[in-house]
Amino acid sequence: MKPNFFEDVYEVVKLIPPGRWTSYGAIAQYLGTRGSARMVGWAMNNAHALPEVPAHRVLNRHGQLTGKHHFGTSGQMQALLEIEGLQIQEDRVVDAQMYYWDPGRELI
DNA sequence: ACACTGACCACTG
DNA sequence: CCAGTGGCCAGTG
Repeated sequence: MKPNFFEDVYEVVKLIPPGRWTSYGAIAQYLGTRGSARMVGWAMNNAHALPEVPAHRVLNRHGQLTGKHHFGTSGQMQALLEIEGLQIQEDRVVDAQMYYWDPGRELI
C-alpha cells in the first residue's frame, strides 16, 4: 500500500506551470512535513515512470538539477527546462528565485 | 529487529 | 564554501 503522500506529490508536481520550478522541500512543506523532502525525492523516483509527472520541474532548494542523472540521457532534464524558457548554467537555474514556484504560496 | 541508503533541508562551526 | 549533525519516512539486505 503506497501512502497518499505519493499521490499528493504527483498532484502538486502536475500543477507546476511550464517555465517554472519548485523544490522537494517546498512540496514536502506544502504537504505538511519538512523532513519528508527525502520522501519527495523518493516519490519522484517512482514518478519518473509516469509521463504525467514533469519531474524535471522539481529541483533542489538551490535550483540545481540534482536528479538529472535519473533522466535517461544526460542533458535531457536541462533540455526540457530550456525548452520551457529556463536558462541552465552549471546544472543550475539562472535567476532561480525569479522562476521559482511555491505550491503553498501561488496555488492557494 | 538492525543497519544502511536515498532525486533533501536546516543549523552550526 | 565545506564538513558534520539531526530530522524525516520508506525500502532493501
